[in-house]
Amino acid sequence: MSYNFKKTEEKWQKYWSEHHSFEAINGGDKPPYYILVEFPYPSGSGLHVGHVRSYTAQDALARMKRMQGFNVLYPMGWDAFGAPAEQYAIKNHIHPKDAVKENIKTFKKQMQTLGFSFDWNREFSTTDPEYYKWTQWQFLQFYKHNMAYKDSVSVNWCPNCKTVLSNEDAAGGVCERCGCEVVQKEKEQWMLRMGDYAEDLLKGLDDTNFADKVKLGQINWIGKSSGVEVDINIVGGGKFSIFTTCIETIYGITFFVIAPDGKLIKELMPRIENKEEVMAYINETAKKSNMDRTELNKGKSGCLVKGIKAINPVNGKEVPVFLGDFVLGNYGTGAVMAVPSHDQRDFEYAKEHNIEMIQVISGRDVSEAAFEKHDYLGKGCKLINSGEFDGLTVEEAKKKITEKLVKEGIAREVNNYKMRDWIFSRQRFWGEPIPMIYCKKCGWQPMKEEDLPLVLPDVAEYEPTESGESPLANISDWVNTTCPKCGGPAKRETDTMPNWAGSSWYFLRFMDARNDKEFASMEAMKYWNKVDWYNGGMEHTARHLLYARFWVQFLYNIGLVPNKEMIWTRVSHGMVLGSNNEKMSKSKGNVINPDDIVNEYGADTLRVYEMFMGDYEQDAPWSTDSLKGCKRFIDKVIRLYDKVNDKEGYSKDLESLQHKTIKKITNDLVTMAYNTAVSALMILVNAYEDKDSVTKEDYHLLLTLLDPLAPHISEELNEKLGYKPLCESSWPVYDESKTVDNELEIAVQVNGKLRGTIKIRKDEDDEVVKKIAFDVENVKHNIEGKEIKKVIVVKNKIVNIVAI
RNA sequence: GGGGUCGUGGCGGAACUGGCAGACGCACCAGACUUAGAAUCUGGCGGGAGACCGUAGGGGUUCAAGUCCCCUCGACCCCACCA
Repeated sequence: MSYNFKKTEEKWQKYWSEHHSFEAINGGDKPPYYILVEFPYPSGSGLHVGHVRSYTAQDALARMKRMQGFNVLYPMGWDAFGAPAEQYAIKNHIHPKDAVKENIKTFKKQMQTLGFSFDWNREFSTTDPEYYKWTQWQFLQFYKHNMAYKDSVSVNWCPNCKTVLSNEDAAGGVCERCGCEVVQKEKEQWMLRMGDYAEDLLKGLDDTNFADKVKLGQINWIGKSSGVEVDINIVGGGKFSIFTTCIETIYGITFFVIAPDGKLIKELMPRIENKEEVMAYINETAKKSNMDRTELNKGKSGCLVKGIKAINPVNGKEVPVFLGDFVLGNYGTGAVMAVPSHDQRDFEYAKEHNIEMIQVISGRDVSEAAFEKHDYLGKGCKLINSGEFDGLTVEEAKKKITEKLVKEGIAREVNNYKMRDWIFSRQRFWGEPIPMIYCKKCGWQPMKEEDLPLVLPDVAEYEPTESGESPLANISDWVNTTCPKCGGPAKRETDTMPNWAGSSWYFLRFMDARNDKEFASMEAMKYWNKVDWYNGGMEHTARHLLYARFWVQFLYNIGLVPNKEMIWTRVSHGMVLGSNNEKMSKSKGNVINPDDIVNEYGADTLRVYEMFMGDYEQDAPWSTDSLKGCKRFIDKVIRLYDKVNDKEGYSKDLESLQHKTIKKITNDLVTMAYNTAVSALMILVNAYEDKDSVTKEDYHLLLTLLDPLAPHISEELNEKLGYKPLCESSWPVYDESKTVDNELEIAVQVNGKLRGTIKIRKDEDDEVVKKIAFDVENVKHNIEGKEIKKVIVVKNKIVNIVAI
């Protein structure tokens, strides 16, 4: 049988498109099933073989689910705002939307040649005004519910380029573009009160089916820690607060450390005797704020704050106060109690600055530098040098000391979270404009909802401003407007939203993508209910997922979505690495372009190979040799066509294997075991090949099972057999009783070592099995002269004879 | 410093709630068909001559450990002075 894969693949892609085979309709009798893959950022370099891996995996699931009778939604769109498109546009003096348009075209064409069963009817880009209208509208809801506010935040600033830099662009404290030193600069930014949702975001995880590692990622990012906030009096009046998770060590305080970038030090300034020294240290910290402080001066830098002494509330001891950049101004209270005997960083700091240490937990020699924080926990260590609390265990002391301080009214039990409010402003052109207007008279005013979308201006020239405002600030036609409240002259916000904004709710839009009255109707969202299956990269399981969940929870709280969690299962896939086992990159010259592979080997081969290459959740290196093996497999399937005979029904001797294979693939496609699904198909094909001929139905079954992975060739051969298209057919059902052989071969061990195998009937009586086992020559030989202690028979599995 | 993932042939990887380690594929070797090659087919393929030894290394639990427990080593990723 001859076969032109190019023509065939095009033929079926055309068929699916013309027959609307994969377009989901909201409603109907079939149960809904929503499969989502992260929509890509359409970069200029085109689709990556990594995209192909996850899209194929979810495509296989989608195709099987459709055949199983589900109403499957498998949509695709574009996350197209962001810096790369903006950079490209500045350089080439074109509008980023034009660059994005081109890239989307390329991506879409590539996806179509791979035969993914996306519902193209619901396609959109986050950069479409029809879409970002609703992103802006939702921002207004945040604002109206007091969830958005402006605050001063320090940003990475390059004095040379006069631009705000992301943490990535400012890596190592050096501007990526010009190489000059990055400084910190205070800037007013829009913030979303995500911190308020910390506890809800933790609790909400119970209503999801995320993989454990994904849940852990979320939990770690939220970073809850429970402790005590204590008021500390300053000698001569005044006070400040500290936060600690180890209140039991409070008698060991020998100094306090406050953050150089916090508010407290500014308040204390008038009373400080060594102002110059302190100021110098503050400035130094500001400079290196984003550098890797750890490497330079691990936890040791700082200076004494002269003129300020603080009082330990439990024993009245007066101790010095230091400034140290290991304390962060924006976490906890920006001040800590230092107990060098029981905290690594405090210890190092104390050693550097010659500060006294007091041991307050027994069982540790503090002069040894090698101790670990929390090492004493749960080991029965007792408190010492702690007044009335001496002799208590750590656990008891934690409770008792907290109780006492709370009773005295100088302490509170509090939870702290690493997760902060979301900095929502970007000083960039290519993002959703924030729909706020500043009026000198009325202050910040939200735009009227009916005036949305606020579209980006249609210009092709824009450079960042001197002061680091967004390029939008230069476009005066756009900036100058009128106040929605008083009608007087006013200016638009020129900051835009972060890339994370549009991707925080796109999965809702897919449920009702063409709605021009609402972002999605409640009816549509209730119909699809939740994303059943969300696949993406491990790198997005912390931030993107958290932002999306926060966004949804907010919408839920104001009654706009039906569930507090709109994503049920989240799974992640491994990367496709270059053949040298390193991340693919142009500079390393190890990039594989999917187009080349499709042209030379066909889409089906690429699909099968990417599913076969390894554990889906693990990274896997590219191997063109292995790819060729998959091509051979497909050729074998094609050659089998010539072996089809004209007998009716299935071949009896294939029955058991066929049922096993159906079971294996049906399960593997929902447990992400795509590689073993392929190997099961290979085994089935090998079995067919070993026979002189197979029946039409045998062959049809094989093609049906292969269809999710290699749909073009499967459809083609299936059509030649005279069946209706597979995309309109049903998934086969296996009979459990036929997946187990009636006669099996099991192992016989003597003292745990394999000594032979025996053939038995399924579920054979234990005594009979024993008898057969003892009859094996090698077994006899190995138990000769020994006493039989015990014989273990595990049904249908193994016999183990214990003999001494 | 914290967290995560993981370590199985020459390679990618299989092995369900502990039960014949190395499925399936690649590479390689030998043979068949060919003037020759490609393609295809047949056989072999962890180590060792062997008893046996083998899942990073060392202990442990068990009739039985790649799988469970403890320790050590190593790789990769994420967050990182989080009090």
